Amino acid sequence: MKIQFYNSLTGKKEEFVPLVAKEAKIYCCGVTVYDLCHLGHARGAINFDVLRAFLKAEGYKVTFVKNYTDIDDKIIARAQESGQPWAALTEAMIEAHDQDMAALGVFPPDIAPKATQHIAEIIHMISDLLAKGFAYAAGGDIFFRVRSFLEYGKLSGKNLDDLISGSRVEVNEVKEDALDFALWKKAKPGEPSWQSPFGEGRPGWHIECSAMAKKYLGTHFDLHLGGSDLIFPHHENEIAQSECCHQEAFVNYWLHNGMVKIDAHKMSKSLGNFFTIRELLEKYHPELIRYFVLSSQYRAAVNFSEEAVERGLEGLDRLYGALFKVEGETGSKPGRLGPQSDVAKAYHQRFMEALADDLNTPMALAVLFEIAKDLNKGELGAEGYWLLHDLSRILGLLEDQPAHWFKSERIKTLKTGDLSNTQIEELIAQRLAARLSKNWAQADQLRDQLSNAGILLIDRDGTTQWQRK
RNA sequence: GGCGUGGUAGCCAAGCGGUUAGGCAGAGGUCUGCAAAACCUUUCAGAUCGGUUCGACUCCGAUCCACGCCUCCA
Repeated sequence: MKIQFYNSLTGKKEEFVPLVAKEAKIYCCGVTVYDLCHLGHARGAINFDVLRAFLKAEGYKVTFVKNYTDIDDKIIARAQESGQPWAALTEAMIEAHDQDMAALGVFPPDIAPKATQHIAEIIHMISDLLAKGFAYAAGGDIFFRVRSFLEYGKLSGKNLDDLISGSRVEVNEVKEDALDFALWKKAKPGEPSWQSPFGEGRPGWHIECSAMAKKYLGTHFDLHLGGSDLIFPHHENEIAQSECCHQEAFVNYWLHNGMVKIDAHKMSKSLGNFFTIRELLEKYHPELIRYFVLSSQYRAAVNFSEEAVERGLEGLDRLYGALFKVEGETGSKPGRLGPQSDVAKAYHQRFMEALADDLNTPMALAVLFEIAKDLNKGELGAEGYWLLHDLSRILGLLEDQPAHWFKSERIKTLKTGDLSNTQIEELIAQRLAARLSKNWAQADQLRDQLSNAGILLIDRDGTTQWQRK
């Protein structure tokens, strides 16, 4: 299958041709661990989780590296504000990150390197850049000489002179050029620092990703992922450092996910308009968040609202309902069959082609809904069940048991007098007795009582099943 | 100011130079003691103005609007 990605480097959708056939080496920019992750981080993680699962399903050997940037100005500042050691802060945030991602069903990276554990590699790379004349020492810091890299700006489409005239670049007396950025920062009193040939200090932002990517993926690899807000300066600077250091192309395909917005404005920590992943998980089943994220194509900007997430419930219920119709309350699965019929094979093909087209998850979801409809109509049997089941899992959806799904609180609401399962079963038994004596008024009263507590009753084939609304 | 992305029905969101995207919501129907699910039918599009074309939501140009990056950011 021809796989295409929109490559930020060329601004075009291009066929994906890996450096080694059927292998994909991927570096994904992780987070700077000074705070909890928010929905924006989740969006990138979920989309790229699907990318990875898709490539694996297509038979690729995938190496997926996602780093933690665990040393930088914000970490130091936050640690000082909160009066805790910086390493305690980063450890706690890494732990929280891993928990949040696991809760969202994001598969852990193959390698999750930390900047502070790669100081030697970073120092080595800076030394190399100094030796080659792409970097210089000034005032105890080491800077990258941006104008020494003639292709600087090729990823972000920026023109050096425009950047300067924008005049938002940092003023720094010691730099040769206002655009130059720090590779190494001289230690200040009380700040974390490491020994180096250039003196006591710590790495600047950007260099850690170049150094860690090189260590785990080599000097030239296939895919580099991250949020679109990292294009400039972070990824532009990574390219400059790596390509100057190695004198070869760094990354073939740059993929950037679009931003999550709230009320038309970017969700960001600096604006303070963010929802953390754990806040959202307190209210929503993780698959609702995944569904919300995958309902739009990864490059588009997407507007977040609670209503938007909650709208996904009907859709997920519909997909789960199709599986439930086959499994029933007992969860008995049909014999496993791959797609055999032409119809099933065509669905499978269309689903994979959707993802192969720059990860078109909305189209992939549309295919799932069509499968669900055929399944509901009885036009696809066991093979349809497994088709829906298996394809959904590439998206990280329908991972729950359908019977359990419908009984779980997919959206936690503040209903007073929540009922336990035992209480629910008891009221249903009372209603059954009322129904048997055709006391419809009492039966309906009990239905209303349960309904007010968020419980929906389903009378089917002489039995009553229930689910949470 | 520079660079970039996008404007699709009540809402969300795709493909496509001519043939139903999909989901939610709405309307009608089948089924059901009631209800739910499911199924069937159905209403509602392509910011504006030009151009190319036998034909444009789809290509080209202009305009307007929104957002992103140009400072830390996923």
